[in-house]
Amino acid sequence: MELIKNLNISVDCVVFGYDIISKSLNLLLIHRYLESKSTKEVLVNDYVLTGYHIYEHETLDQSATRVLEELTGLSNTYKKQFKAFGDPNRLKDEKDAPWIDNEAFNQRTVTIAYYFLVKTEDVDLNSKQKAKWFPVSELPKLGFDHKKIILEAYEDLKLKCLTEPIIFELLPDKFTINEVQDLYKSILNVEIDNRNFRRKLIHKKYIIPLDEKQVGVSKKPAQLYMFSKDIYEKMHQKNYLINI
Amino acid sequence: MELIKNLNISVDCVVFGYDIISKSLNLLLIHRYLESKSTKEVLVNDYVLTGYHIYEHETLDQSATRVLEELTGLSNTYKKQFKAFGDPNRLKDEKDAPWIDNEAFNQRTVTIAYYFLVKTEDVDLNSKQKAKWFPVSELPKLGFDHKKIILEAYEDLKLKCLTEPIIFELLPDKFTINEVQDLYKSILNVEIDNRNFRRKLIHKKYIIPLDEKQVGVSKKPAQLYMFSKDIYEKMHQKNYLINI
DNA sequence: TCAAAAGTGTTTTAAGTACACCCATGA
DNA sequence: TCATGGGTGTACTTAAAACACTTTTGA
Repeated sequence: MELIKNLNISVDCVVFGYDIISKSLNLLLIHRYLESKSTKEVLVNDYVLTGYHIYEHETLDQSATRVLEELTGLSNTYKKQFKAFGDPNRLKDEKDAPWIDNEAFNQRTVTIAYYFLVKTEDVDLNSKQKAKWFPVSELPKLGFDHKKIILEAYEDLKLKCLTEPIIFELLPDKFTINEVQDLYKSILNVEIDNRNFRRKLIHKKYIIPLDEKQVGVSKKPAQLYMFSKDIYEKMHQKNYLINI
Repeated sequence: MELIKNLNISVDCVVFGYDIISKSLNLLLIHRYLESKSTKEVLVNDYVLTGYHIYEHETLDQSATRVLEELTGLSNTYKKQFKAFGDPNRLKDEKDAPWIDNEAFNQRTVTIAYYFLVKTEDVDLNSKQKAKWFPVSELPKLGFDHKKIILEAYEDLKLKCLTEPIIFELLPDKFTINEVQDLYKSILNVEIDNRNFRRKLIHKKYIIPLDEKQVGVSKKPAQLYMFSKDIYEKMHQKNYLINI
């Protein structure tokens, strides 16, 4: 298949990962660096989302999946198309001008933004010198309109994780109850009562206790659980609770 | 400003309205008709969403607003960009071929889909011969991928109306409690207990009883209420209830 | 006076919230 | 044996669900 780019349309990927050690919700960003050939002056030095133009034969989902896979090697991760960004000036900020000049961008590009939830442990960045994880609370300087895109993705994630069990996409297959709680805390920035949270979660049929405990911890090892998507989908029924 | 169309990108508008008499949630659709010049055979005879290519100087929101205004004369209505549709074959169905040939469409068009909530009473269709309201439960034959777009818009609306007070966008400024209930029933296709619903709604501070009752009804006239967006926004606080 | 829709209360049940101490483990 | 994080139970409060009859009005 011939690869014909569509220069008017791109996908951008907001990649969320969770560092279970530092209890930090992180974003995978790409370093963008450009210096003047003549003076060696630094023209651009910031970070951007990973993204690319769509190909003519691809669906939008396929484009996004391809872009993610090129960066992380991962397929079959949770992804959500959450918004299109098409301000005619979105690539025309002063800070982006040297970059645009250098890359010969089409300046009217509408981007379809996706966010992905990946298990950090599955991502190997050794071969990707330019890619780096940043806590969502400590973002670096960002190119284009990518700060806006990230913030909207994050807002969508906050809402979504309240009503769908997507949080388990960010955790290892085997996790402890406290790890789930810490992750909710990291995403939502709220305090959660441990006893009430445990009770609630443990009573869910799709949270399954394993015959295993943590290993290699220096304190009392915690019970491990897994999430069963099968059971969730069988059990779960929409409720039509009007909550305005 | 010169109007330069971008042939790769369009907006499509799913316009929801509510007929308070027939208690029907409706969609505004455009008749699409084409017959062969030689044989007079009917080549295309179905309905589509209103939509158009974006202009180079416009934001996506502006494009959608413009398209809606051209059809209905309305601005300042509730709108939500809910999804982009970009399947490379979305305009290539057999049923659409004569139309595409006739209009010289670019066949790789990604469309950014919006839905709008309008007060049916505000829309005057007399000047728009081709536009017609259809109950969401009795949709006609639809062109392109517009059925898919409509169904996804409707799903999004169902979810959204559970957590945000957007239902009032579909009602007159002055409404009765039972009208709100009937509208929820029409959207969600569920039965709602009248006593519980009334109590719940009347206790909201942003649902304000007026010193007015229905006029021109042949039975006991009901109390009229209004929705105060101001009070809603002041009172409302996000809850972080995890409900998975 | 009748037909039709408006309007009203109470009990039960489920779920969220608040709160403080003991336990098991590895170092 | 101690420091650390894991794990537990109860009382209270809030809100949803279930359920049937009376009232008001215009015709």
